[in-house]
Amino acid sequence: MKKSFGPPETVTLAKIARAAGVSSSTVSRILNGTARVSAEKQRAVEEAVQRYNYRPNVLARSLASGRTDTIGVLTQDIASPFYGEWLRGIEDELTQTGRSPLFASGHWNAADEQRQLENLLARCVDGVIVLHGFVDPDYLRAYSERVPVVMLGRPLDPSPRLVCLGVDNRQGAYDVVTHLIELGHRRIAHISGHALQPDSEQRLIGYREALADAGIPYDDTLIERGNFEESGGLVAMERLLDAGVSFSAVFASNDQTAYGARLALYRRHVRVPDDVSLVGFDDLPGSLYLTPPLTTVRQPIYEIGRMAADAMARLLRGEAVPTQIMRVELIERETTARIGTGAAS
Amino acid sequence: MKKSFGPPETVTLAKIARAAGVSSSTVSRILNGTARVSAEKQRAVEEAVQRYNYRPNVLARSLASGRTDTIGVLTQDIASPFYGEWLRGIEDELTQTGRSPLFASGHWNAADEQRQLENLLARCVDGVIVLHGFVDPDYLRAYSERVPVVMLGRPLDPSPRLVCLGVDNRQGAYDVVTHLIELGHRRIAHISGHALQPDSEQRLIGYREALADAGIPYDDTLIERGNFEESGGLVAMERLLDAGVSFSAVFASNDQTAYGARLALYRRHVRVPDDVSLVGFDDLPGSLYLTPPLTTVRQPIYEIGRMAADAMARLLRGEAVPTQIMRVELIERETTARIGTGAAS
DNA sequence: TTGTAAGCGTTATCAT
DNA sequence: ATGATAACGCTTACAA
Repeated sequence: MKKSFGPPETVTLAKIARAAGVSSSTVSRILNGTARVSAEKQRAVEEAVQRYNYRPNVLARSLASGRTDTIGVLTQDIASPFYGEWLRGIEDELTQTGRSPLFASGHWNAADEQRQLENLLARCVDGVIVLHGFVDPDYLRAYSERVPVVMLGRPLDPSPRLVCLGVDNRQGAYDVVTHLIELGHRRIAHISGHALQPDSEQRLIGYREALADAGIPYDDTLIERGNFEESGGLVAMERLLDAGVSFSAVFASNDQTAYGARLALYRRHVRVPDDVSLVGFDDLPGSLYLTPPLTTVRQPIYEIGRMAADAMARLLRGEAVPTQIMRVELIERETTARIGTGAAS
Repeated sequence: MKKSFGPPETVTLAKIARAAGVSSSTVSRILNGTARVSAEKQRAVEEAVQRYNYRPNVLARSLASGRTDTIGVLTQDIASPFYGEWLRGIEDELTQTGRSPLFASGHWNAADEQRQLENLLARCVDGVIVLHGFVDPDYLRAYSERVPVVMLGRPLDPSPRLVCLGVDNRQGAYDVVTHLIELGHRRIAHISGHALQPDSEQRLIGYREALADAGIPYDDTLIERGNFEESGGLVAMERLLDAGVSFSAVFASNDQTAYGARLALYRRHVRVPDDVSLVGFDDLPGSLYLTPPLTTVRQPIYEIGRMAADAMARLLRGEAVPTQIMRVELIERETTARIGTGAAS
């Protein structure tokens, strides 16, 4: 009776084989369903597995098989409400198909992202899902030569091993601004996101197109740059207010920006939507709980996450996966109203 | 296993050794700094590594060495603003010490959590950090026999391989309620979290103690149960309002609950803080952007995440790590005021 | 200092 | 159907 202390001795496949009186190949076959095995040995092995509480060593398995059933997921910020939804979708779909995500954060920094991508490769992931980011497209193209890549939220020339999924940012922004115009607004401010960020650029384009189609001249004093975070929205809105330009509505480039803008408005006693209407983009879970609930563009973030994982699964099966740009839907809540009493400033 | 054509042939340690004209052990030594090597061979190897852009296969390395430098992190919800902060802290500290996190979600479900923990073990993580959850303490104790465990936000009997970190929930809640009482409030409602959730229970205890110390009788019609999420706060607050009980302040068991409560109040045209004061717990990043900014208890979530990773590092070094319960600080913002004009209902 | 060789725990090939 | 046995890519005694 050896009841040893210390780290319990590891139960290996070989030990199970010995206990069940079969070869290790047989055990392996049973565990993986790789081939038919006599019912008798099957039972013997299963019993041994139970008895020793055997768990295959994933490392060894992967080293031998060349597959890890692990998908690298390069996010930008593990704690962001937006990326969180993507991650959740990816994780749910991945685990449902027996795969696991391996998350890494790039912090919107091309160098970090590249380092993380190398790291994922060193860990032998079967594929990589990339969420936004600034890493060099050429690098990504070369990278996709080694493992398939699914890119979320960044349009790149697709290839058989590099597929892009996203939403129609231009259309969403166009719908927002058109809606605002229909409510009677003509002086519509816009707080954009990072420069060079494709989502931000496309939303600005949609904004301009809607204005143009309504015959409203573009006025760049109505544009402020944010950073896709609350802080940027706050500051941008303050600048807008300080500048003394008049406007009756604000289109924030994403919901987080709108949250910040909303605080700035509150601080200046500008009522929403009575004095100014406010619209965001994304429809984060928290937007339902803004005071008042935020009118925004619903982007099916979670679902896109699932689609990404599914696209990866198909890529891995060797199927062709087309680029997809999804339409997006305006959700009217309570931060928008027909142009009314007093305009800001 | 024959290497087929297609994806670039893998660069192995052996290839580098050959290219540099040394043995593979020498390459290994150089890469790991395991032993002194002649400067000449050092250079030759480094050059070959560069030239072939060699990356060690982490799987093989781990299989051989028995270490993975990977720490399993069992979270409950990858997309939660609260867990997000913990994860960010853990990730930052872990990567700074050359380790990587491996995230898995338990969804507040003991069975899921246990499955995930087994999975992490099969992946040979060097240790595990557990965030809340309901998995059986006895199971965890046995688990910690195999790899060290750091537990966040759940008080368990510590052991040399199982350390707990947390905050003083009771004290935080006590401070909240005492502050409210100092502002003149005597009818203070409370929206709790999940039953059996230790944080929630401790906060309720703190609430009761503060009341008792001020000679205010406990009234259970002022207590509603939430679920630590916005939805629960909304519903609980509606019930409170519908019940017609009078109160001038609400202590929500966490910030998300407060967000929900705040929306219910808005819907009923109850002004915050003019008509009722509202306090949360956690100080999530978003609480600064509530309208108005939320008075709450600051819990250094991110820092605790870092501490957890640090505690794990020390555990791995064989050091003893004490249980730590941190004090917590009330942050007065703008949802609380001296009891004023009209009380709700 | 450097090299040889024996693992690490699987899967996969090839006989039988 | 089953069992040897050779990979998988690296670390680490043990020798030299």
